[in-house]
Formats: sequence, C-alpha cells, structure tokens
Amino acid sequence: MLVDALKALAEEHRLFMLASCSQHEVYTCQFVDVTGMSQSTVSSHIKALRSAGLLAQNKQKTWTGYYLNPDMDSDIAVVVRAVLARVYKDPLWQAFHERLLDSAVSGPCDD
Amino acid sequence: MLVDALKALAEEHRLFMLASCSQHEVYTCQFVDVTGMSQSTVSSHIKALRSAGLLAQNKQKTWTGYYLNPDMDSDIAVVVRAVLARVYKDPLWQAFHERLLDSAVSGPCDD
DNA sequence: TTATTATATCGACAATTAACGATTTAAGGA
DNA sequence: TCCTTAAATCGTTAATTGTCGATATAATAA
Repeated sequence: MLVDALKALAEEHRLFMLASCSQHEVYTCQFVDVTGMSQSTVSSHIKALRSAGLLAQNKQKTWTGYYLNPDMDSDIAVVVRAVLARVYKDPLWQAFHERLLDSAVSGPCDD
Repeated sequence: MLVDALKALAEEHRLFMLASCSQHEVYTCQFVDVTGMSQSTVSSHIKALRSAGLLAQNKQKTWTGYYLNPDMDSDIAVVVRAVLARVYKDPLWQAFHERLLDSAVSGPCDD
C-alpha cells in the first residue's frame, strides 16, 4: 500500500537507513553503532521498512543484512527512487553513510 | 524539507485531497461535503499540506481555493508527481474525485 | 553444555497526531 | 448595522508512534 510506504519513509532515521541499504547490504549492528540509537529502536525501524515492503533481508549465521527490496511494487519503486535521489544529496546523509562505511571495514559488525 | 513533505503525504485523506487539488482548484467546503470529516479536521489537513509546501491557496471573497503549489522544491516535486501518478490509479480516489466534481457543479460550495 | 553475539520482541512511557465541537475571523449581503 | 457563510484556530481526547531497557530467540564458538 502506498500510504504504508509513505509512512515508513516519513521519518529521518528510516530515510537515512533506507538510503544506505540502497547502496549496499547493511547489518543491524552497524546502524546501532552509527546512529547511537538502541538496538531495539533500530530493529523496530527496520521492521517498519520491511513491513512496508521497502527492505529485503539476507540472513547469515547470526547476523542479518538488509538491502533495498528488488521486488518492490513498481509504482512505489518510482516514489522510492525519487525520494532516495533527494536523500543522496543531503550532506547529513553523506556524513551518516561515511560513518557507516567505516563501521563496516572489518566485515559485519566486529566478527 | 523532504521529511516534512513525506509526513504530509503519509495520510490517506491528505493524499486524496492533494491529488484532487493537482487537477483543479478545490475549496475547503467541497472536501467537507465529500469526506464527511468536520470542517476543522479538513482545515487542519489543508494546513499540513500547505506548511509542507505542497499546496498553494487562492483566496476569493469568503472562500479559499487550493491547488498544487507550482513553486514546489524541484526534488520534492519529483516525489510528489510519482506519488500522485500512483494515486490517480486508485479506484477509491477516482470515486472520491467523482463526488468532488459533483459537489462543485454549482460553483464554490453553494454560492 | 555453556557462553557469546546479533537480532527480535515485549512492556512502558512520552510525544505526536487525527479527530471533534466550539469559537473566532473575515467577507458579503440584507 | 446585523446576519450569514467560509475558513482558521483553540482546547480536548483517543490513538499512534518513537524510544528505551529488559528479555527472548537463534546461531555459533569454546
């Protein structure tokens, strides 16, 4: 549903998280590191993005990677792409994403 | 701000209202007629759409017409167009819009 | 088996939001 | 002037949402 996707998009942390997941797979613990939010809060944001059909998951051993859902409804995908194009230009997101890349240098979390 | 626009879009009544305003100017009282919501509720939805920069207003005598803000931030306009393209396909919105057109046959409200 | 680690879920709380009726403002018309 | 009408604002309430800490689940490692 379009409205559900929009509700999921309408929150700054989720927007940033989705934009990062649209560039490469990201693990929950990376978001915890980078955002400073609690693990449960990060998990619930991910759940919101996933129930809206925006994120897909890749379960590996004990960790889970998230990436942009490739099977997204096509009308909604057009909206999401337009939203992400705007997020990519945001210096705040760029800084966020930089930190995320740093947090991933040694692989998923600190394995 | 993108997030503010998304928050404004993330509600069904507002989506429908915005889609109608994107096709022709609409008056507050028409939305009251068609949605069955109270006048104050309609007014506050309009305010949300206007503060997010999505609607512009055209004050005439005692009534006020609303239409899609032509001066919208261009990145946000891309998002809004993608959202509206999806809304136009929704039979629920189509029915809503039909009723709105009926409510307008004799001009603004019942003048 | 026991410990560790990543993630998910639960329960609580504060903040936000959608909705309403009542009131106020502003413009016309009698 | 006084009445009507359209719209905006105010005050309240119920529902939703973002956040947290604590606990549960699930998988690996010792």
